[in-house]
Amino acid sequence: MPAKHVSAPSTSAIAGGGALSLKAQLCFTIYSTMLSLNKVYRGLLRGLDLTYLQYLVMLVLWEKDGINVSEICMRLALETATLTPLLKRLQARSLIEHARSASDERQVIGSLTAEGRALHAKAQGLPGCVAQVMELSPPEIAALRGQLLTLRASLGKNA
Amino acid sequence: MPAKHVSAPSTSAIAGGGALSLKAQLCFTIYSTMLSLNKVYRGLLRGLDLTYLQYLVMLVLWEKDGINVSEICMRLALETATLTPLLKRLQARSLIEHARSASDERQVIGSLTAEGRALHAKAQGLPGCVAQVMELSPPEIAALRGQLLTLRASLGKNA
DNA sequence: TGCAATTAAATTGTGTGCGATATAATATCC
DNA sequence: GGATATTATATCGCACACAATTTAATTGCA
Repeated sequence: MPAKHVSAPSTSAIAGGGALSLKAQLCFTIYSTMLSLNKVYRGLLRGLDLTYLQYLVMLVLWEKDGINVSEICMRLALETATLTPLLKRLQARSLIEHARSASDERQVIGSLTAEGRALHAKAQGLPGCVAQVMELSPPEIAALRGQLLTLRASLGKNA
Repeated sequence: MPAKHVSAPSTSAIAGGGALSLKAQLCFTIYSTMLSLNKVYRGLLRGLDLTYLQYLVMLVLWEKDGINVSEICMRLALETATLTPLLKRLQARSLIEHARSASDERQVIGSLTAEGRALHAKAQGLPGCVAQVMELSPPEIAALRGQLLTLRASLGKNA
């Protein structure tokens, strides 16, 4: 809890506009753009009652149904510690099923329920809405995506 | 918990390569690039014992000390619900102080301790390390940053 | 065959992120 | 000057994100 009282805030800066300036950093731009994007998706996904990450998992399963947890993790570059509870929530909502593989009991296969497949139709308009909000032309989107993929590859080498 | 067993995973796709394809989406590229970036920072910040967000807050205070919680929130585009617990952690580590303003008792002023200011010196090399890992030239960084700022502005209008 | 090494998920603990709500101090209006 | 509105921060609950650890099943090798 705040305890002391301050009478005259110093408002002094150690670093004026050096390399350690917040605004100058690409990292913060990526970070805050991602948070903005998440907010936009939050609004657009309210109707589907999905979070952004839940939507990504559904995207993965709509593309390829009946894959194990590791493959979902690999496709999204996330840990099982993140996805296991999320998959349970999706299962609780009857969008997916979650069952041990018969051929390898270690593996857990995620597969869509009819309800989960039905949600795909409702999501059809979403990419269009996002593109509209982004106000970028397809070439601009492709260019930006390309640069970020290159960056991500470099970052991945030193993660 | 997984209960049933499945014998033959369907491995069928509803959506092949349409707009709802994961890989095609800019949003996922931004999202996963940000996660990669966070991982790189996690490694680089281990020595300072700061998380990425804690580092951002320190950046803000190094630039302008003695500002209230609202201004920190505004500069980072985050909610007080996110920053209040974080500021308490930084205070517990004696990097900042947290005190009610005398002129307006509603406001809580965050200000650096000597230890917090000292940490600035240790962080000097960080932007250089990040730039090296990114493997991008300064013009490339500037271009990417510019495009993301434009995108963020568009997203902000519909957040 | 038998057991150590590997692999696949789940669990635990810490730290974000934010919507909704609560609380307290200041500002405003009559 | 006192009720009301506004502002600043804190709290609560839920959902990520991941390091570290645990559990269980399979593989591989003597």
